[in-house]
Amino acid sequence: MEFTVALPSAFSLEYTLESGQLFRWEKRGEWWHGVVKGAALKVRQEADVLRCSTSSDLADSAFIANYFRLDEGLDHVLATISKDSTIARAVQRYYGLRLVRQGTWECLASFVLATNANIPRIKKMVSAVCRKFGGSFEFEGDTYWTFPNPEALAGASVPDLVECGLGYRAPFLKRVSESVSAGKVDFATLPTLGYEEARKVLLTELFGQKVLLGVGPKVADCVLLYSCGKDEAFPIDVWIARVLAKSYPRLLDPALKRRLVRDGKLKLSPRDYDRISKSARKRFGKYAGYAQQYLFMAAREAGA
DNA sequence: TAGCAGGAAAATC
DNA sequence: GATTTTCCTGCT
Repeated sequence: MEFTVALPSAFSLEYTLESGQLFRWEKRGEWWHGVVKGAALKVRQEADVLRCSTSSDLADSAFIANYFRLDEGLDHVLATISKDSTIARAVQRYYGLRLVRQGTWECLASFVLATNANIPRIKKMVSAVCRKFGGSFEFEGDTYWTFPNPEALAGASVPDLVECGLGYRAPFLKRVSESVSAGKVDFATLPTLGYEEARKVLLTELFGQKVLLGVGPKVADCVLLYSCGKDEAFPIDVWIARVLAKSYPRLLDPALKRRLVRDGKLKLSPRDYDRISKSARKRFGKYAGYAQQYLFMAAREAGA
């Protein structure tokens, strides 16, 4: 099925797909190839439309508009978060970058793999897992693999997951898959809950044991921001920690600032994480998550 | 609660 | 080619 979707002026497919919120989009020539809703989707940004080609009627124009959040006014968001010159520069540089609505399961599983890895590596791991445990199909001469469902990964052996290059992350992914396939987390209700409540669900402990082993504050924030529409979520990774230390020292305690700046210790205790995340929300407002995404891009480009 | 291990690939020197 | 870093969390 081929069709076009009208685009708002503030939209950059390139920045959106390369902003580290998604790991399965690949650019081949003029087209971006991806898999959404178990369907192959090829997209290309033209003047004021998004040209689409998809293997399934499920990925129709309404789905695309919802996925890329095209009905939302980005300029209002960017005006709201542009509180200072640092963020304003990042916003100008990556203008058009949008947060998307990706599937919660895929988002959660992907970010469980993201610990101590860089983006190219995360993409490799996710791709290997899909090839090994997802379903394959052909579309316009290319082979695509669906993202495996929780049951498929729960049934995987740890050695098979290790073969995908996951290393120590293999048992975490298996445990998370088991919990999800056992119905211990209700993804459907997350978007209806407030940020704090939804976060508690992802970090729930039962009998002193976490339901989602391998999911800490950072991964939880990524899932809430990228897949549950919680735009105030402010995930703090090493890049964001560096930006905060360099350009937003006032958001940090003096002691924490010294630790971050002095010996580049970018590890935050859960307490520190929550405090900083909260002050970031206070500064950037209800769209703090967008601020995080633009700052992340700018920080990575600067290499510091 | 602070410190550390974890596994392998990418980035950097 | 060796070393450091990498969108972190769990355990002690």
